[in-house]
Formats: sequence, structure tokens, C-alpha cells
Amino acid sequence: MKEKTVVSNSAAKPQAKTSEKKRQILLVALQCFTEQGVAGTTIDMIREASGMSVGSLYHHFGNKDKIAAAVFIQGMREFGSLLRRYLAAVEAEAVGEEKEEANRKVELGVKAVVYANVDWIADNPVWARFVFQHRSIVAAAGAEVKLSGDMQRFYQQLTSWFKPYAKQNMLKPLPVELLSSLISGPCHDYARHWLAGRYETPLSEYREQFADAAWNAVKAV
Amino acid sequence: MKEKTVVSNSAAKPQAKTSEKKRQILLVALQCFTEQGVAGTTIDMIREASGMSVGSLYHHFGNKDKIAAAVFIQGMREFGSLLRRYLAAVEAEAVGEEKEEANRKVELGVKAVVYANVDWIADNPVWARFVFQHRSIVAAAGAEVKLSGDMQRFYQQLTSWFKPYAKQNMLKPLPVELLSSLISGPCHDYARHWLAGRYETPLSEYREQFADAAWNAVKAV
DNA sequence: TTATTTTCTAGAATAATATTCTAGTAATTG
DNA sequence: CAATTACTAGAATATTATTCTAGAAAATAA
Repeated sequence: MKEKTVVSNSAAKPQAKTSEKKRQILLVALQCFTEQGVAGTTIDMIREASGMSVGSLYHHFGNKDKIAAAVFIQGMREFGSLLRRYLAAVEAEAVGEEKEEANRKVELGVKAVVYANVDWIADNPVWARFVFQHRSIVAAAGAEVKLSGDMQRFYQQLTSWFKPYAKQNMLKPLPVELLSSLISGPCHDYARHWLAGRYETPLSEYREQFADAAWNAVKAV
Repeated sequence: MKEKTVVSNSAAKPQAKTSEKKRQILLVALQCFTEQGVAGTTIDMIREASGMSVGSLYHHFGNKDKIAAAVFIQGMREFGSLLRRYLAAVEAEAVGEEKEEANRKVELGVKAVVYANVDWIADNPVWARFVFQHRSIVAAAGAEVKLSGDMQRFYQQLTSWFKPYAKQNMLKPLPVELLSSLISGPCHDYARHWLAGRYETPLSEYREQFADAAWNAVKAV
């Protein structure tokens, strides 16, 4: 049902059509993976659901595991962008330089991390479920390099946000990895169970509890 | 290299030989899955490594996913048995009935859960890695019924241990699922990263920190 | 513009793997 | 001891992933 002649879109971004198509394929694949599991979905299902050909799929992604890895990476990117927005909002809000102000700011930062997690998971349960369950597929697909670039930047942003506060002893004197697990661990643990249908009460219901617990766990005594 | 004639073992448990053989297969499968990933290991690899025939594998397990599910279940069983031992030890140790004594006991109980996790993961990293990464395969294999029996008993034991203390307001007035995530979440989060090689410092190094954090997160104020 | 190169699409052909099936052997039970 | 049930084996089959060849579309150079 397309027009016979398509107006030139040379003014638009080059490859925009292709990249949009790839994004579409990833969404379709996510759907299949969610419904049938990664092992249970065949290339043919993705081909049919996406309206592509086998050749195109392999041209764009390489193999099935790499499709799954691409889905994972896409999901993490989307979460990362939300997290950055939440942290930037904290940054923008508080402007003072006094000790009290700074203290309030770390707390907001820690809680922003929790809120970003809770909100993204609650709003994107399908992505979240996939991301939680399939991190290991990235390594299996050999897509680590591509991921680690994103991830390293991601973690670096996070840690660099908190480092100054840690230095001023506004956080417990613990390694950043440990702080990170204390902040996100409980929320992630609950999210896994909830997304798998093992817990009834929605994650978002405990938004404040997770934020408070996180701050309580890492604030300096 | 087996003896030509095997002495009768009719006095031993029936099917003991079979069940031991199945356990062996699961160990071999775990090894393969760890080295190649579940998707990357073929039935033939398991057949070869275990010295069985394809027919036997299918006879015992049904299909590949069910082998993986059985590995998962076996891992959880072994962890569960350790956790029970740790909780029983707390139970045995403190005998008094006074308020102080009881208070101390909850704390030991909460910490015992963390210790059981840290110790089992540290001592069984291969099992632990598999268990963390492949819970979802159980559902995919349709082995949920078998698992949920074990798991339900498992969670019930846990919650029934804590319920009396929660009633006496010695724990924060939160749902048990939430308490559970607050206790185990940070430790599990760190363990995932460590087992995947993303963190250097061994989980066990932070044993006390995780235990303290857990108690701090759930003790009544 | 037209020529040339690159990227993408298609689907048939092939290869790898999972699963089933048939037949036979050991173990258990009545 | 006979009958039944549990197990083993590996060839035959079915499913599915992946490769390959050829052509269409898009981008780029002339």
C-alpha cells in the first residue's frame, strides 16, 4: 500500500530508515522472546512477525544470539537515558553550595537512582524482564565490546556523580560497587520476583520504601 | 574398567544407582552449560561427556531444557539445605525466652540468611552462576510444578522462621517479600556482578558488611 | 544525469542439532 | 521363573540455524 513514488528524504538523516527498521525488528524480537523464550523462538518466527527475510535478518544482526544481545543493549540504553534524566534533574534543582544543601543533594541522588529503576521497570516491564534475564546472552553472543562501551560510560557517569560526595564523607566509606549493590539490590531483587509473577504487589507500590532503604543503607552515620 | 560381575546391592536403596547416575549427568551438564552456555551445548556434548547414550538422556530428562531445569533445581536444593542448617544452628544456640535473648536471635537469623548466601555462593560459584542466570529456564521447560513444590516449602520455612519475630515488632512492619528483598538483594546483586567477572573483590570479603546492612535494613526502629 | 560501489533483500540450499522411534538388555516384581 | 517395568543404544527423522548466490535499492562518484 505504499505510494508508487516516494518523495526524496535525502534531507533527513542517512540510514534513518534502516536504523528505524532495525529498531522495529528488535521490538518484534523482544515480543517473541518474551512469549516463547529465546530458545523457543525461531528465526522464522521473527522473520514472519517482522515481515523481513531470513537474509535481511542475518545481514543486520549476524545470528540469533546477536539479535538477543541487540535487544538487551537497546533495553539498557533506554534505561540509561532515563537514569541520566533523573540525575540531571537533581543536579538542576539544588544549586546552593552549603553543607546542608549538599547533604540534601546526595540523598536526592541516591533516591533518584532508585526512582529511575522503579519507574523504568514499572513502565517497561517487558523490556525489564528481558534485561534482567538475559544479561549473560551478551557475552555468549560475543557482543561484549559493543556493550562494555555503553556500560562503562554508564557506570562511570554513575560513580562520578557520587564520588565527590563519598569524598566528603557524606556516604559510608565503602567501595562504589558495594554502595551500588546496597542501593539497587533490594529493588532489583523484588523486581525480578514481581516480573516473574511470583510477587503480587507491584514494585511501584514500594517505591518510597526502596528509596528510603537505599538512603538508609549508604548514608554516613 | 568395571568389574565383570558386580556384587548385589539389593540391600542398598533401590534406584540408588540410577539416581546417582542422574546426579552425575547433571554435574557434567552444569560443566558444559558453564563453558559453552546452554544454547551452545549440544545434547551430543552432554552425551559424550557423560558417557551415556542419547536415548538414555531423553529417557531420564525429556529434553534439553529439562536437563537445564534439573540442573537448576539441583542447585537450589543444595543451597536450601545449607540455609536450613544455618538457621537450625541459630535455633539451637540461643535457648532463652527473655526479650533480650529473642532480640538477639532475630538478628542472628537475619544474618544467618546472608551468611548462608555468601558462603554457598563463594563455595559453589559454578552452581551459583548457573542458578542466578537460569531461573527462567525452569518455566520454559515446564518444570514449574516440580520446582514450586521445593520452592514453596523453601520460602515457607524461611517466612515461618521470621513470622513470630515480625509479630512481636522486632522487625520493620513490612511484607515478608519486601523484607526478603532487603535482606538478600544487595548480596545477590553483588554476587551476580562478581560471578560474571565484572567485580574483582570476592563476595566473601564483604560478608560482614552484607550481614550488617541486612540487619540494619530490617530491624525495628 | 549516468556509472559504480555499497548496502540491503530474498529465499533456496545446506548444515547442525534436537527429538523420536524401534529394538534390545538389565532390573524388579509377583 | 515368568512377566513387567525401567533403562540403554544408536539409527532415522524433523526442526531449525546458518550460509550462499543473485538480484534490487540506495548511496556515492564522475
